[in-house]
Amino acid sequence: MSDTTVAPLMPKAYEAQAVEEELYAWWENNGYFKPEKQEELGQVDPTKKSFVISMPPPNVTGALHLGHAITNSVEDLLTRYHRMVGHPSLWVPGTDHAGIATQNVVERALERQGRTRKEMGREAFISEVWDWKDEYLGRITAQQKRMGNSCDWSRERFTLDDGLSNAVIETFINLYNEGLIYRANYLVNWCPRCTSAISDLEVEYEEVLGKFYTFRYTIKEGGFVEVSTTRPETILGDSAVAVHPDDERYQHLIGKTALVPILNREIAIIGDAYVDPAFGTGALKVTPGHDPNDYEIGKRHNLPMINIMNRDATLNAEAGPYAHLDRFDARAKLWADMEAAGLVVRVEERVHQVGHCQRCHTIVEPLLSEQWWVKTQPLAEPAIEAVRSGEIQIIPQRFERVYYNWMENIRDWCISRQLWWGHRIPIWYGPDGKTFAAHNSNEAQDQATAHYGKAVNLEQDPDVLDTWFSSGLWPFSTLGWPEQTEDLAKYYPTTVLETGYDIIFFWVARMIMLGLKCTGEVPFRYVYLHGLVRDEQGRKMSKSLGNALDPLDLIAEYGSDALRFSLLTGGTPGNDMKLSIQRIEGNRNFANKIWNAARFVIMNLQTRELVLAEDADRFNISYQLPAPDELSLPDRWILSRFQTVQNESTRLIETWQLGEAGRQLYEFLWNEYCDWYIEAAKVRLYEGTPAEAAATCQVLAYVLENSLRLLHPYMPYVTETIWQNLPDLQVDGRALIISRWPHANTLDDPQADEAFERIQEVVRAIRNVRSEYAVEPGRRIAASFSAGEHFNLIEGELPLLASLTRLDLTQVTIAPDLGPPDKSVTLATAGITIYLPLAGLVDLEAERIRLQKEIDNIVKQLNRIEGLLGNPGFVAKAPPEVIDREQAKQEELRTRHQQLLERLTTL
RNA sequence: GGGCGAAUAGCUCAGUUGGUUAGAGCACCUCGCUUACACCGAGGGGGUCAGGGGUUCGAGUCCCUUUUCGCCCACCA
Repeated sequence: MSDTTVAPLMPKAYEAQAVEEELYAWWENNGYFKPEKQEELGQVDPTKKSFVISMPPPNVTGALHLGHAITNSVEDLLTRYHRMVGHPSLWVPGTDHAGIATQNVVERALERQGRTRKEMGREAFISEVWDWKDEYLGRITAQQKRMGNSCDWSRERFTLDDGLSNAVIETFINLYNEGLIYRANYLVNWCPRCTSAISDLEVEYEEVLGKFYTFRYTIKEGGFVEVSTTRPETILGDSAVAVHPDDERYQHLIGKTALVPILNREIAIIGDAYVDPAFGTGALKVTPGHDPNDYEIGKRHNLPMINIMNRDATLNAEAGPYAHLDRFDARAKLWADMEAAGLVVRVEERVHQVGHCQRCHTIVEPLLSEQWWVKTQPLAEPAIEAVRSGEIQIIPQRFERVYYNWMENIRDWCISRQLWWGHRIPIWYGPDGKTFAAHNSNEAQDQATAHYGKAVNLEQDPDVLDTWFSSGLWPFSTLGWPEQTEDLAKYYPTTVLETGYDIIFFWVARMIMLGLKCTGEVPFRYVYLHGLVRDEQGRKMSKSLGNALDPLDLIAEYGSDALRFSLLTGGTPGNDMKLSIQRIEGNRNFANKIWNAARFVIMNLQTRELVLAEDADRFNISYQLPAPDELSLPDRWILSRFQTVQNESTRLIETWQLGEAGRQLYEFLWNEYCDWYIEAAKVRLYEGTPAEAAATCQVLAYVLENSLRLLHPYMPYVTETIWQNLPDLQVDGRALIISRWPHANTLDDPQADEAFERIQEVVRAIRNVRSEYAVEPGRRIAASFSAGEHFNLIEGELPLLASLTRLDLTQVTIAPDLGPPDKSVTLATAGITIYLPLAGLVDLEAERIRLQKEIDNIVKQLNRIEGLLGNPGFVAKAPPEVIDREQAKQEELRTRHQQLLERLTTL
């Protein structure tokens, strides 16, 4: 068979880059990603439960990173698997407008052009961001397609689409009308750079080495009290000094008056049990306007809530001489002034937690402001119950505890953002400040007119909603909710939500709360959490570290299949993974290995007539297996092994052990199909009768074709490309992607497993000796087999043995019982003794040592088993099959022991 | 201050109802351009499964404990 027969179609090495994009377009154009098409073709069963995933929407202006790559790999695997199993399968793609993140990106770009959003004005700015969105959407979509995502692009959504915006407004109004959304003036986390409130979750605390300032509060009635702070500028907003009511050191001060440094404002000294006498000086400065704990104290004691800061963290008029200074400049200046005034006690270094803005890393300031909040506790209760009852299952399960812990201690959610990019809060204010929640200004106007009895001027709230408010509706808003669409009826609740464990609170928890609230149903049945992808040193990948690998670069170099297989098999759910180039390279090699195995099979098929399976239908067409009596031992073995792998990989995928299933497929294909079966098949292919060769071809093709199905969800491109090159399958636009998952069969053949394993053992033993004795690879050698009860097996498989170990068939003897020829090496495998008369190579002394080593090893094992079987507890309590196995093992070892001992004595 | 995870071969990791002599890939050593593949093949070396205790006939796997690393949550000035 010349290589050129195949070469035009199948080059010697698999070239991912040459096939992937075209193949993706072909799948997509054929509509295979759409459940309607799957049903129309009859490939899936419309009466079966749909399999649905909502893709976590990436930020529209972001670039895809490996976090997306792992998300996409897992979701595509699940979608492809379920489609093959026959469930109508829908994977809904889309993007997120990503409020703060996107606004920041665009603001920075404008800055570089010397423009600012303030001078542009709201409308112009938003229109600019939409332009960005249009540009970047195409880019991110192209990236997702490059990864091979078999999602239904006709259902692609964007969180600011009309339909989704309507879902947001509807939800807001409903919650507002139920009293679950309210407006309140509280201390919020304020980012002075974003000039917006952010939620608790959007604050990232970092340990920093800061300063701990201790100073004196002068007491009006005489004396002073020492207090400490990490933020001296907040002294300007103090409304009290607090001590513990039982603190003997300070009890006498309660009720007296202290003077704020520099400002000389008079404040009360109060007693409050919150103060820890053991911490610091035991006296606490109370700043209700700039510290959450102090805020609570302030409420308890009716203290003035003084706000000393503007929205950009410069100080305001309350700060007196420090007005207009930035917070940190004010800190330095105030402290210097206090030092001059003799109020400073000491400054120490101290490690403490400082909150930073998740999006721009600016230090967050607790600030009093009027914001909109979601009352979360009533939403959290059913959300907890949904997981507790098992209606929603989290994988891996340990994250349920994380979920409960957060949900049970949940605090109200600040949802208003002082931004322009996002869903504007559907609230209009009347002249007297009365609020009207409405879908649009006309509706608000109607409400207002009815309320006031006349038309009035209304003003819409200028703020927008937290991005996560809209993504919290994603599983159902993308399906048309609040409209009762066909999609909603058919595909909701979705099946599985797949994402990284780092956004359980941001997203997963909120979807469950809002899903239950809005639709009365859980948004999904399963939550599958993958780990974070890290670099080779285990660091988080980030642009600033410069260690971020771009998935598109990796795909360009190694192919999409290699990347996704690495991500899928590189770890276990919920655990982080260090991704190394070497692993991707290894998996690129795996794709190439399968490719070449396929080339071999196809070359051999081309000159022969292949028989297709009789019971085949359009989605389940494959090759017919030969009749059982035409099967050789290797045939029976590989079919049996395939059966096991088919069962195992199915079981593993069904139990979410996706990586393990992939690893088993890898081992099966490489180590068993390629390394053993193909090599064994060559014997019958080249030396067998035409009928034997034909039967071998059928088995080669059958196992390959079915293995491609199993592997397809893991490596869609190479498997489909090979499949399209298999003879006689491609009619009617058939495709592997819509083929059926191999069904359970009855190919298990324990006898074949055992017999072939015996052959493998013999082959390995002979190869080992050849290698150890440095027999030239090409040299054919003589051998004698004392085969005992395995006489028939060895005689029957002699051509195979000879081929795999290069025996000279004219110099092979087999008998049930044979003595050793002169000067030969002895190998004892289970029940078979092999003598290799390696003329001129055998050193008797070396052979004795080798045999003794082998014997020692066997004795060690025998001792272990004898100890086990001699233990009454073991015999009484171990399951019978375990005992049987040990006994069989013992018997084999004894035989081998005997064989080797005999040989040693005759040597 | 709580909680979670990790600790298995030089490196990266598997090992899911406790049961053969604990596996893979990469790296390493020795051979080999054998008509699918050098992105390959054959052979080989390498592990007291972090330490200690316990349960069990039997523990990498279950329980307790210690150590080291990582992460999450939490209002300590």
